[in-house]
Amino acid sequence: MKKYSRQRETVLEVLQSVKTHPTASWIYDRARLEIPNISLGTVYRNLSELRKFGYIISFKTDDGNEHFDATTDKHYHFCCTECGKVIDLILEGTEELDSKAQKILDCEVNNHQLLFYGRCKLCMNSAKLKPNN
Amino acid sequence: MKKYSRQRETVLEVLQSVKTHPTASWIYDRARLEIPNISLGTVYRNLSELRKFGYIISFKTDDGNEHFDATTDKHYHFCCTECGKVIDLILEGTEELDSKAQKILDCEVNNHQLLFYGRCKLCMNSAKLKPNN
DNA sequence: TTTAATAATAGTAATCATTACTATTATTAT
DNA sequence: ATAATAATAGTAATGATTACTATTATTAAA
Repeated sequence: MKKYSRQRETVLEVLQSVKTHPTASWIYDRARLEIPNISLGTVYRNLSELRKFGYIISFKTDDGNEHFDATTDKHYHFCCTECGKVIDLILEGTEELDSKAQKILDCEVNNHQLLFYGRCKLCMNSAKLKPNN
Repeated sequence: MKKYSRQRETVLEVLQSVKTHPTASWIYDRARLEIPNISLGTVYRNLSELRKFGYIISFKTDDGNEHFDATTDKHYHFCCTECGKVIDLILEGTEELDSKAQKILDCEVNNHQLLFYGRCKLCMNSAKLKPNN
C-alpha cells in the first residue's frame, strides 16, 4: 500500500457500504459496477492488503466461505446454518476467555475466534409455515 | 455407511491413533502405509461419513486447513500461529455463551466454535534462543 | 455355498476458491 | 516532464475437495 489506486478505494467502499459480510466474489461483482474491467485478482490482493493494514477483518464460516467485514471493532458473528446469513454480535466480558485458556495451556494466547451457529429468526418463522413439520 | 469397508476402518484407526489433529492428506499418507492403493477420494468420503455419524469431528483453522479429531467430547482448540500445531483445551462454563448469544440475537443458537490463537510453549522458547530478538 | 443386489472403491476428471505471473498502466517524488 | 516503481488486467497455475464411472467387495437370501 505505497500508492493509491481507485481499485483499492472501490473495494473498501463497497465493503463499507453494506451491513452484510460478503465474500470476495460478491465484492468483485459489486466493484465491477463501478470499474467494469477490474480483475478478480485485484480484488483478492486488495482485500488482503486492507486486512493486513487493519482496515477490514475476515473470517471463515463452516460452509468454507471467507467473509469480509469493514467493522473492525471487537465483535463476534452468528451464522445461520439454513440460509447462511451472518449477523454481528457484541458480547461483553470475553477477554477472560484468552486468559483462562492461557492459564490452562501455559502458552501465549493472543486472541480467539468465536462463531455461533443456529437458525436465524427468518428461517425459524418460515419453518413454522411449512406443512408436515 | 450401510456396508463395512477396510478403508473406512483404517481411516478411523489412523485418526484414533494420534493425539494431533491431522488434515485429510496427512491421514491419506498414513492410511497408504496400511492400504497402499487407497484413494484420496475414499479418504475424503469416509471422513465425511464418519463425521456425519458422529464418530469424528472437524474444524478449520485460519490457515485454511481442515483438521480432523477422533475425540468427540466437547472441547476447544488452540492453534499456534507460528508452527500451526493444534492443542486440545477443555473450558468449563461455556454453555452460557450460546444462551447469552441467543438472548441478544433473538435467534435459535445451537452451538459455537471457539478457536484460540497464539504461540505454543515450544515456539515461545525457540524465540528466546534467537539472536537479535 | 452360490447368487443377486448394491454399497464402496480406485482412478481419474472436474470444480472452485485463491494465488502467481507478466506485460502494461498509473501513481508519485523529483 | 521524467524516472522509478507500485498496482493493474488478464491469464495461467495451484491446491483442496468433489464428482464420475467402471470395477470390486460386502451382505442378505436362496
